[in-house]
Amino acid sequence: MPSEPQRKRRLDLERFTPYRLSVLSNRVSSAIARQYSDRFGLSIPEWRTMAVLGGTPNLSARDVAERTAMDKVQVSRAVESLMRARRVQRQADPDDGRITRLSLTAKGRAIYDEVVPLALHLEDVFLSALTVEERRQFDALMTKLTRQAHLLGSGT
Amino acid sequence: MPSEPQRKRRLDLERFTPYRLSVLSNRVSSAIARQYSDRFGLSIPEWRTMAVLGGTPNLSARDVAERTAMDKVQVSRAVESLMRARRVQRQADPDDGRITRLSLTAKGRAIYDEVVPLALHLEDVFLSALTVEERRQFDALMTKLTRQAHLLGSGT
DNA sequence: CGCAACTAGTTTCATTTGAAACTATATTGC
DNA sequence: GCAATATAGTTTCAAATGAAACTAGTTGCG
Repeated sequence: MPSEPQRKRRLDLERFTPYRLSVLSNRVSSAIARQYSDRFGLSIPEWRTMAVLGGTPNLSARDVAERTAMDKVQVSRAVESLMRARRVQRQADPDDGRITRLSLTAKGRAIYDEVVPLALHLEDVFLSALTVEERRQFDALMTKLTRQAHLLGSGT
Repeated sequence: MPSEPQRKRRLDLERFTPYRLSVLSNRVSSAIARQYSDRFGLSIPEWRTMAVLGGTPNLSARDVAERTAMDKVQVSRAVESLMRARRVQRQADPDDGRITRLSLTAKGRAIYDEVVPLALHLEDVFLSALTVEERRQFDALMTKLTRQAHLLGSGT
């Protein structure tokens, strides 16, 4: 005999994990976005694009999309405005005419070199609420939950 | 004498906490939003509005905004479309002509009673990646980080 | 009282976003 | 080698979003 179905549970938005995650993520992202935007005129998609190109130059737009969890339209638009600002440059791929290789310009690199310490500092401030052991825990839990979130996305 | 400044740290987007939070939150929210939307035609702001009114009727729009972390424009629009669908009703406040009191209609309540178990089920599936002890940890860490995120928002 | 400052909620307008269509190039299978 | 299919990236168009202006009602205080 199966056990009784769960007796009616109440829903309290403030304790509902997806809601809490959304509030936390929005707060953090918008606090950080404000700094990028104020100081460098960068949107989040622009910053993400620069962040991956700073670490790995000569990626295609599709590579950037994959590594930033953005879609190709977002990347296309971020690249367009970064090119206008001469922060990113494009070069045709010799082997595949559909692809263009993206990289930071000197100007883009200079900004990247300023933004990286700022980003890491903000992350430090954020994580300073936790002890070293708690950070380790949080990292592990995020990894598990991110993997699990894939399942939610598909069938179940 | 102060210690040496941190030696140049690399930035790896995939290990950058704000980015990871954003990816996780987006995945979870959009997986869940798809279900609400497919089955009940509810957007996230609409669902949040119904969620708080289901637990506490006769709130003002401002109360709803506070409890859902949405702004008053979002609430106004969610209420407008919920009213059109006859899922929420409005009643003038007897003491303050600026306020209207919101509550679910019978139709809205019926949907609420269907959505709540679905929402709690999805949360369960999501959290099933963690042990009971890990969930307790995660809850505590989220609480600390959410408080900390306030600090990022203001001065620092 | 009566006017200045405030609050609730809506509307407007410009910007952002996303889905789908589109262009151009590359690859596959016959 | 060439038609059919697939991929990279851009454009288009409609919907979602947010900031600021606006309307209507309330409160505080001379």
